[in-house]
Amino acid sequence: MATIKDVAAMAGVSVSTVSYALNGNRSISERKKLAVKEAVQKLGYRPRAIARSLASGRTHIIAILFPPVDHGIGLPEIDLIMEASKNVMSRAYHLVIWTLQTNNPDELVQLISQELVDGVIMMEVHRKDRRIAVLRKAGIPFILLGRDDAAPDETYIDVDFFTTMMQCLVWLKKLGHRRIVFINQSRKSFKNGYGPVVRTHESFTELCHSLEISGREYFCESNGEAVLGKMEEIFAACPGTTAFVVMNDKALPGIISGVMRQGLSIPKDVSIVSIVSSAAAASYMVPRLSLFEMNIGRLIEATVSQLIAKIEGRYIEIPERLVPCILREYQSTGPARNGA
Amino acid sequence: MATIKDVAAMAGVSVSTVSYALNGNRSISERKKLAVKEAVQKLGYRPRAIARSLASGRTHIIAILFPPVDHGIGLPEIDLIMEASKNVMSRAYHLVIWTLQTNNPDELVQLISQELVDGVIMMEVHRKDRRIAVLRKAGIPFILLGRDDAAPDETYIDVDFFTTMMQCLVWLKKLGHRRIVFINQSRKSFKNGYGPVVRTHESFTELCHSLEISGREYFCESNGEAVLGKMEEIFAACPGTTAFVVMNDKALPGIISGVMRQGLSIPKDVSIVSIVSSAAAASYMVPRLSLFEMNIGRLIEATVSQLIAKIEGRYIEIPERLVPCILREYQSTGPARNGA
DNA sequence: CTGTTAGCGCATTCAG
DNA sequence: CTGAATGCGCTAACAG
Repeated sequence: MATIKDVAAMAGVSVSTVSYALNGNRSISERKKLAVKEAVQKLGYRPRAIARSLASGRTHIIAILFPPVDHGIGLPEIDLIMEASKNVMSRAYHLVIWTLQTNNPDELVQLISQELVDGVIMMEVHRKDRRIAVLRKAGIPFILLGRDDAAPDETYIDVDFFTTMMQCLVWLKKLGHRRIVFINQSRKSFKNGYGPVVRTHESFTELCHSLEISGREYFCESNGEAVLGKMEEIFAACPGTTAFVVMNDKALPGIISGVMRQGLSIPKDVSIVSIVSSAAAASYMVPRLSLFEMNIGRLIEATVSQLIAKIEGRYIEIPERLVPCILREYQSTGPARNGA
Repeated sequence: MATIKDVAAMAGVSVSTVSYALNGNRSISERKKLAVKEAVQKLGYRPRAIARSLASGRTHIIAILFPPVDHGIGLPEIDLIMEASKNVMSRAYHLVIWTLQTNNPDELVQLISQELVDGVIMMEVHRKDRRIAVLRKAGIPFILLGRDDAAPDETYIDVDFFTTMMQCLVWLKKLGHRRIVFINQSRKSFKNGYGPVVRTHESFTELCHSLEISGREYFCESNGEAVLGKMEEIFAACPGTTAFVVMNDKALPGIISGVMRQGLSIPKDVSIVSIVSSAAAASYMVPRLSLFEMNIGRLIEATVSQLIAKIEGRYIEIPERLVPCILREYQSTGPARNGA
């Protein structure tokens, strides 16, 4: 309830002195600084965020664009959001969630023009994402968490799918695996040009070729029964498969069941590795899954630091655009059984 | 970029006329109303959220308090947050996420006193939650999504754990189950007084007694291997068990594996039902699990409508404090094998 | 180093 | 039914 005027009065200084003492854009004598601090203490004064915003033209609010997603929301996504909130709060910003349909940019225009937020983090980037044009035209700072090939010059941060896939395949090859099946997400996501699906598809294809691995890829829904059905088909079509690479957390139980049902054991007969995954998703499976875990901390740190630099008009060295996943080796992987 | 002044100028009226024409607190002649609308169109005018807030004393922002949680964040939580965001946006509000430690109310005080938000939704309510006192003292409208026995008079919305457990046990009994094991969340959560864990514990105990069911409860970590280990212990200690009730999504894979490993099949020998769960979590298990799904839509609708009523000083009939879950019957449940 | 003051863009009271 | 004027609380330019 106390305002800056009250503080100024109690400290026996002017309001601008109080303002500068708190925000520190010009030097204040120690005596007055102290007086201000005391008054602030006594009155329990906190600057009103709104008034400050109106005067300064900065709201200190960042929006995270999160559309309802085809493939269903997963554990990594929520971790990303929580991490983003924690990160921006540590920098005295706030995070608002905007749940909007990707294909209806009008609503986004409305929201932006309210000028409630200083910047935007865009998640779930699709190919030719229409939201990008909106953001750009509005002239608001934004960062893509993901990429859009149609806007290669935009600032973005993304998982390094290629490196992750490469590390994964090289590692599996070293373990003796030559026949590898990659379980991607749904064909629908692929057709929609959903970044992770497209990029892992391309990486897998290319790397199998250059590494001389006999690889097959399957697109897969996240429905347990459906996955299980497909597993029989896969084993029939790809005899001698010794390893599964999975970028589809929700297909994991079905895959494990499918393997078991063939009378095969993990990892003795078949290795399974979950990629671009979350520690949580993998740790409660049986057996505990080896995985390439998304490096959420670095992803978010890079995103937020860069966005805020843009907002504040500072230049910073672009940290890292592409963040690889981290290998966590647990019980679901091992050497290939007799190199076929 | 256009302001209300520009609109007023173009429409040939005063700013107050524009303001009233848009917010409609007093009657304006049709002619002027039209002129204003046209000018708004032409200029693409949108009221600046911040300026409006400063003048009106309302920010139209709601915070959702979401601490890092012991039991690990799950699918239902993220659904809750997304649904909350969608819901408030449909009412022209914004949702900010505040990730704060439960046990450090100071930071909450800081945030509240910035007066950035009109109201607060509190998730993950614990027994004697210290945040409640902070909110109350600040005099800010808030709703608990969950309950605290120490503050029974507070406005809250919660899952109806008792009814859910009752419906579940009655249903299982009708299917012939008499020996039922309840897998709750971790003992640590129980000791911390985490609402869902405490309430289901009490409900289960009481209902087993009154329904004459032989019930045993186990607290369980969300680590696949740990769960699996415990399953052997459970089968040894509770021979003849025909049904598992589980309020621990992340223990499900371990439970399913444990059952299989006993050479038992689901649901022929053993039924499994996941309670207070999310459709997603259950649908990708194999077999697809029957569940009592959290009614997230109703939970959030009740929470938000009530909170906004408080904020706007309107009185509304309190909708429903307790929302039961919805039974979805799939492949993991069936009649008990020869009623022991 | 410090005080005075003009806005920031809008809602709302007061006069008509 | 309408316009002019005030103020929300703070920042930042301006003037010393």
